[in-house]
Amino acid sequence: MELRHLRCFLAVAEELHFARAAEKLHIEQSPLSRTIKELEEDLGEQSFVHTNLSTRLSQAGRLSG
Amino acid sequence: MELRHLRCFLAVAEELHFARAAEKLHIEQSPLSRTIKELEEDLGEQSFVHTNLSTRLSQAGRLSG
DNA sequence: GCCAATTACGGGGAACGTAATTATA
DNA sequence: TATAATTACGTTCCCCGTAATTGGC
Repeated sequence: MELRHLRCFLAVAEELHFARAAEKLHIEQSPLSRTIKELEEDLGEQSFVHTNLSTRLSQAGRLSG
Repeated sequence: MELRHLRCFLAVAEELHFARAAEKLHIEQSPLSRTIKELEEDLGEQSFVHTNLSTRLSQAGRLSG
């Protein structure tokens, strides 16, 4: 795991939105998505990232949509 | 600051010897020295790295020599 | 229909290896 | 005198940009 991964995770966790998180990080959505996946794979499939982040993203999407 | 820097710092702090630290890290002495310098510059000249590490290295050298 | 995930391709820079020299304790 | 710092050069690899497509709610 690298600090890079944690920075990306924090951004997504704060924004609950990949596009905004990427903007905040001054990178594009594609590398951000890749980085989050790297972190997930690094921590394992049933990781905090996957369970928390994706579910919260789903909820956010449901609430906003 | 990156985790890379901290890993190098820990190795040198544990070994108190650049050659052994580099071996432990599976890198060469030159990049290790550069990395430590980067960390010092990142934290500032009067940093923990400089004051502690180098003085302890000096002591270790004095004691062993 | 948004939003995220994925894919493919390329470029740029960071980090390292190697070798050799210099400084220093 | 051993050890660390520095320099120079080349190379590899990582990360990102871009663009386009696919998948999922």
